[in-house]
This record gives sequence, structure tokens and C-alpha cells, in this order.
Amino acid sequence: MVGPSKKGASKRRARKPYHHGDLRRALTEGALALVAEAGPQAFTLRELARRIGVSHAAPYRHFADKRALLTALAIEGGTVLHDRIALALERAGDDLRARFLAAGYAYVRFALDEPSLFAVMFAREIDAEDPQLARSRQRSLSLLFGFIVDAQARGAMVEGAPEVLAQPVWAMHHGLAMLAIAGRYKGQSEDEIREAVDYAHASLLDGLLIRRSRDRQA
Amino acid sequence: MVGPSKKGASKRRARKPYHHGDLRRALTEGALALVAEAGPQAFTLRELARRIGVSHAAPYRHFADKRALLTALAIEGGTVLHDRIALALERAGDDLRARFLAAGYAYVRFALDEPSLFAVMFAREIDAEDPQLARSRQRSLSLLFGFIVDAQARGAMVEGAPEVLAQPVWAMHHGLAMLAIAGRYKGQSEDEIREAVDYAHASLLDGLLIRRSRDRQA
DNA sequence: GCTCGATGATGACAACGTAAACATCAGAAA
DNA sequence: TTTCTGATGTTTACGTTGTCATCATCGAGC
Repeated sequence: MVGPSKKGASKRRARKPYHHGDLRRALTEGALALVAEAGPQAFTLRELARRIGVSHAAPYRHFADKRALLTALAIEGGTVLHDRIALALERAGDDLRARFLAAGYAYVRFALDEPSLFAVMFAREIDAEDPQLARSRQRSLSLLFGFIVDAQARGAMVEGAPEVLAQPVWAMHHGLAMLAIAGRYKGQSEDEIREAVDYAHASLLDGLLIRRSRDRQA
Repeated sequence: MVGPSKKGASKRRARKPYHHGDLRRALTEGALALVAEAGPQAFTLRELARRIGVSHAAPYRHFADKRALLTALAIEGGTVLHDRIALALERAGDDLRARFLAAGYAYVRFALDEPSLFAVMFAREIDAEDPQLARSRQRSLSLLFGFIVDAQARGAMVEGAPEVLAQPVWAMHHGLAMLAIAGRYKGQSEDEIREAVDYAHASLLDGLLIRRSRDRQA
């Protein structure tokens, strides 16, 4: 946050210091910006180093390899996503349907707002086995589990193991986010997008909630 | 044609013919195998050429660049997916629910059976603007539209534009396929996977079908 | 004031995608 | 037949990339 603060203003033109000061942060931030520009594919370590103004091998003092840097980015993305969903749930109040729709929209919104971060999180070039990454993902998932357990406790949702019930929901979130990223909602207003996403989630929710008269047909 | 035949039946015994014969097909098939081994990002043109036994620049006679080759693969994947879903629908008979579940499972099954093809289809390194690719995708989507129109005609499905109704379904398909690819169903038997996928799709279907007593709650 | 671990710079290497120039072949044209 | 020509494959070359080994520079403690 604070750069390498030197002394008086007179010495401002001094040559740049040999050590960067906070290269690690500069790398993750720069990487995010680079990925935002051209996707995780076009991201190169050398271009990143070039922009930061550091030698092409310097990043290796902070990350084992390119993969590790991207994985770190994905981990950070996981916490951002978690916070977004948590905030949405908090704001949605107590109504189950409102909470469900809010969480789902938060997921899609995250994908639309931070497409680069989202892309990295599900890119194939990150280390999916990384335990820290797994933990980061689990945190978001636990919000979903919490919702399901709560809904079941209130007697509003179908019985069943939360892991099983969470699956369709998680799949719907992710599928909608993919459609969004793929440009399915391009050119639509935020309200229109919200409506479409809510419709999809509501359709699913209707299938998961307990109905007084169960009449499956067709 | 009196002399020794050169265009005769067998050009097989000649040591190495200068021309491959069917390089284009060899390229797509080899590329698929390579992608299957190590994912779409580990795929390199030079390694492909090496395996086929051709110079590293030869592929450029058949594809403008690496991207074009992968895009061709994605297009082929689209038709395979379409055929798989069409076959599943055909086998499912007339019952709407059976048809719905069969089509959804076919989608997930395709992702599990041909993970490399599936991965290429949604890889970021293909040309998403390619008109042929768009057409290939549209064909699968039209099956879904057909299902919806049919269900509506039978009075079993909620009213609404097919494109809107198709969205949650397509999202669910894709989301489940992603979960499957990500190893969510690893180690489970085919029956167990089918059950989990059917459960997810059934939950959604229940939300889309018309119920005699509409009682949205929560 | 000196040493030392942490951090950054340099240079090198193999592999990659791609383009230009050249080689070889199959069939049309003569 | 012989010649020409376009399609297909090879060679060579260039610039870029990820990564490693080695060297340079710094700040913190002794």
C-alpha cells in the first residue's frame, strides 16, 4: 500500500532502488491486470516483469513458477467470491427465497465484475491440488451448505444430505456464470440480467422446496 | 500406362512418401489424442507434428495456426455432442421426464467420456467467433429448444420464450458437466453418477413443470 | 565495519509458434 | 509422352517464452 518512501523531495529523482520493496504484491496485482487485459492465456511472466520494471527472473524469488503465481491469484479470488456472497446474504435479510436469489446473483455478478479473477479460478493452468486453494473454495461452498441446513431446519427444503442438495445449486451458479462470461448477457442492463438469473435460480428453487401437494407430472 | 506403375494400388511399400496422404485427418486425430493426454494447454503443434512424423511446419498447410486447429476440434466436438444427445432422446421414448433426464445425462456423460473434446470446446484458446463453431453449438441447443416447445405444446411446461426457459437448463447441464470434469464424481460408479445427475436435473424440472396447485413458499 | 541471507539482475538454454524460401509430387496441359 | 503448375511437405530462421545457474546488491545483526 505504501511505496518505498524515500526522504526529502529533493532526492526524488534518485535512480530506482535495487530492491523493489514489495514485489510480491506488485506481481499479484500486475498479474491480475494483465489477465484482465487478455485472459489467462495471454498472460506471460516476462511481460509482467517488464511492466513492473523488474528483471524477467525476479518473480522466481516469490513464486516457484508461473503456475504458482496463477494459483495464488485463484486463491485470492476465492476469498473475494466468498465475501461477495456473504455480503449478499447479509443484505438479503431473513427470507429464504430472497437469500437464495441474492447468493446466486452474487455468484454471477462476481463472474461478470471480475471476469479475469473468475477465469483464473477455473483455469486449467493452476494447481488444482493446492490445499490452500481447496480451502479457499471450501469457504464459499460452506455458505451454500449453511443455507441448505438452515432451510431444512425451517422445514422448507427437501430432506437429504447437504452435499447432495448443494450440487444442483452449485452447478446452476456455475453454469449461469459460464453463460454470463461467454457473453450470453452482453448488452443487457443490470436489471435484465438480474431478472434472467433470478428466473433460473427460482426455477431450481421451486424444485427443491417442499410443496404442500406433491404432484410430479409429465 | 505400360511401364512400372507408380499410381498403382500400393504406395504403401515406398519408404517414406514425401506427402503424407491425409495429413489433415492425422492432425485432428493426433491433436485429440494429445489433448487427451495432457489437456488443451499442454498441446503443442511441434509435438503433434513429431508424433505424426512430419515436419513442424507441415500443419500450416492445413490450418492457419494453432488456434484454427483447436477450433476445428471444437467444431467436431459439437457434432459429437449433438449426436449423443439426439441418440439419448431417441432412446428415451416419449415420456417428458425421461427425455429430460436422458438428455441431461447425455451431456454430462459426454463430458466424462470425452473430457479432452469437451475441454477444447470451452477452452479460451479457440476462436469463439468462428461461424462454423457457432453453428455447431446451435445444433445442440436446438435440441433443447425442441424439447421445450414440445413440453409446452403438451401443456406440461410453464409458458415463456424457449430461449429464456432454455437458459436454466443449459446452465444446469454445463454446471454439472463442469463439476464432473473437476472430479466431483471421481470414484463413483456409473449408477451413482447417473443418480446424482438425475437428482439435480429433476430438481430443476420440478421447478419448470406446471403444477396443479401452485404454492410457492418460503 | 563486516558478514550473510534475502532479493534482484544477467545470461544461457531448450522449446515454442510462425513465416519465408525451397523441395517434391500428382495431375492438367501441351 | 513431356512440361508445367499448384498443392503439400521440409528447412531454416526469428522472436518469445519459462526456467535455471550464476553474479550483484542490499539491509539486518554480529
